Amino acid sequence: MLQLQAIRDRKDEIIKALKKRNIDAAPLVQNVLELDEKRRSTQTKLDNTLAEANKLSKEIGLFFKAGKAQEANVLKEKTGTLKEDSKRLGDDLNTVADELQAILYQIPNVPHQSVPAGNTDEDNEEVFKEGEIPTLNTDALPHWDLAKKYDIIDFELGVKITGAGFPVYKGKGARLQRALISYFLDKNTEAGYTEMQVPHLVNEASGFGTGQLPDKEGQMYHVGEDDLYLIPTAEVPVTNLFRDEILSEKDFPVCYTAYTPCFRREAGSYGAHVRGLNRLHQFDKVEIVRVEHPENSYKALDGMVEHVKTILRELKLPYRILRLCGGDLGFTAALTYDFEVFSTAQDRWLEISSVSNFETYQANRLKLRYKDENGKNQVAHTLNGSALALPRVLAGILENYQTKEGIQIPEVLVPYCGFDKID
RNA sequence: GGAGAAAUGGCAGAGUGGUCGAAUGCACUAGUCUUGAAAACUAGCGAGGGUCACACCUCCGGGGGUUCGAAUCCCUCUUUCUCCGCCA
Repeated sequence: MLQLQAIRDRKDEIIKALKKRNIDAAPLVQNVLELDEKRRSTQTKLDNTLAEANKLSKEIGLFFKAGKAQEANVLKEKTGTLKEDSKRLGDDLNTVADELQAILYQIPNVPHQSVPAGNTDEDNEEVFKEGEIPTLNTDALPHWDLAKKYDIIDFELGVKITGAGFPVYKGKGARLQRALISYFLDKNTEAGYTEMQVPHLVNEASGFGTGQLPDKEGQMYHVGEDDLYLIPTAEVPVTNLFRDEILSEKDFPVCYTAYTPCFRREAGSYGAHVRGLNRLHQFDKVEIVRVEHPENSYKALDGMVEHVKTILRELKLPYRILRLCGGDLGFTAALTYDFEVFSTAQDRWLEISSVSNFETYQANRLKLRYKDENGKNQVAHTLNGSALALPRVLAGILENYQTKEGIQIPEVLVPYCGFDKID
């Protein structure tokens, strides 16, 4: 969530920037400022009441010690109203603080100045494009047909044991998945990211920390018995490693990578575009996460983008990079670059990575801070990106690398697969 | 799952009703000394709110209660440890 201090200091600027998301934040911001004012005045009243009560208590103690029970009892009677007052003020304070919190949760992150205005993915700005789009035979197949033809992914079997959106990878398909995971992790660790293995279920506090809760509750699978959530991305457990932490400046940059399966309910998704691997309830992803000094976070973001580029180059997949417009930008992000691979057989772009800077938005919720050169605690910046999400990379490989003789394996993956062709 | 013990600052660890946000040690930061480092010495050193700055307020696992007053007493939840059971 946004920092209260920032809203106080830069109210108009924030309202203006949020217009790029096509929302009029003015009423919410106004509400925040009023509640903040109320909160502080209530707090002051409560503090004064408590201060007086503390003072009286000390005096009473001294009287008792001196054996002056009479005087002590006189003072005791005075504490009654103070107690009532502080109880009432405490309740008021909680109510106001909760209201304030609830409204702060409703305000999305302020878009970076480079974010283009716009409503839908049509308005995203293409900033880079690379790679040759292969010319395929006229009988080229989309990946779901290829998966069947070569018996490497079984969607029906997944339906049988779990449900739609839970594919079963078989034989060389399974091996290719494992190869991709290893390859991505190797690339990321070579680039300086430390590999982590983290839990695939998280508690409620973690969901709040990275912003999945409270607004995207319906998108996560929830285990009611234990009140845990299946992670929708490794971003959640990895970023939450730093919840309630105070780093020192020399800890930067923090660079982590983790492979996890990701679970998403995808409530409300349907249609032709969700066929095959395009949209799943469970999929694999290798994530990169960084915690940065505010001054370096955009440089870090550029570095992450460059890093993802090198992977796609090695895989020789045609891709483009989009700068997301305000309307398409995630709730918690300040700036996001989406990577899309062109699927020739489907004749469309598939999103395979999303790299974002959250600035202080997540860190503020997480209470992720660092000590600056003056010894003051400051909120850090968090970033993350996919490097990469497997299913659509797999789709891209299957579709773009298909030949009459079978599916070629990209050269860099051959050592990881142990074969160079699926036929 | 059963029985018992525990939860205090970055870590270790005192503190069982009042002057305790909390002794002490370690770690850390700055300074003195040193060619430099170490050692020694000196000082500082939790977080949040509030204030121009002070004052002041809150926090001793979470929540609730008793009391004029709670780290300390009571209830409850969570977690950790030990023993037993089960087990990849």
